[in-house]
Amino acid sequence: MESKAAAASLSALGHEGRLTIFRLLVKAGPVGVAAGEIARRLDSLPNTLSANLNVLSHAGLITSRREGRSIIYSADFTAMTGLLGFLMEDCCNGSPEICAPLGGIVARAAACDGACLPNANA
Amino acid sequence: MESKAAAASLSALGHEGRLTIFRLLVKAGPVGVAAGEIARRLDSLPNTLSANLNVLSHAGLITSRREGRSIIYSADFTAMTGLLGFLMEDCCNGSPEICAPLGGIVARAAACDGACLPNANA
DNA sequence: TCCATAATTCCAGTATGGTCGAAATATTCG
DNA sequence: CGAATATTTCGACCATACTGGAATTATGGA
Repeated sequence: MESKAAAASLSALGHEGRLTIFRLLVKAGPVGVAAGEIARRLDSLPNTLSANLNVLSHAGLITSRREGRSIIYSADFTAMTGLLGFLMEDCCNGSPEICAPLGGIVARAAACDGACLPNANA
Repeated sequence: MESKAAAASLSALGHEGRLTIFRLLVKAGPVGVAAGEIARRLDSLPNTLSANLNVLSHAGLITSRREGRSIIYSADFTAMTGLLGFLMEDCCNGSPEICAPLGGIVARAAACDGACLPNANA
């Protein structure tokens, strides 16, 4: 990922409303959530939500598909991992020992694979 | 980390100039880089750079210390790992199998601990 | 004290982004 | 086709952010 695309993604996420939307979609997984459902859950106006979804979409962070009358949005996990990789990239050569905590974070996530309860934070 | 702080950090990084500054500081590690040196390397105006450093600082992503006539800036790795953790947090419960690529990213970083050459991308 | 260097702050002008009401488009169903 | 639902687009207003020139503060040395 190049710097320009990464900045665009980060800028899109640098808005509390959009960040909340994105996290909701990440939680939902590949199944995705309909726009109206998002609006209901986050209590946001349809047009404002639409604008924010559009920003996230243009940043490549989410994708959409039509399903009947609804449009389903889902997080683009490839883009997400690409962004996270971009951020970690430089940490290694600069100060490898600093990356250690990141390993812990991912280990926690990996350990969750079937083993943890929702809202677990151990 | 709460949503508001995370959004502030992401917003600060959602600017190509600031993202470049931050990556430069991450590469530099705890030693840090003087403001003037950053300006020279990135060929940016002193006042513009100062404003950007201020944004990053207020977002908690970098710290500064005076050293003689210079002010040395360094990346705050605790904040960085906190931010990355925040982004990964939801991925687990939602779709654990999706976190796998993240493990690969960190494994690469971990493997770098003394073992890889600069600019390695394997 | 006076000067040079390092960095920041102040202050415009300009541009971009966010929000909301209202209207328009797309789809389903009777 | 006509009505209802789901979502987007349009248009305007307001707020915030970015840039760059000039002045200001802080440190170190003669």
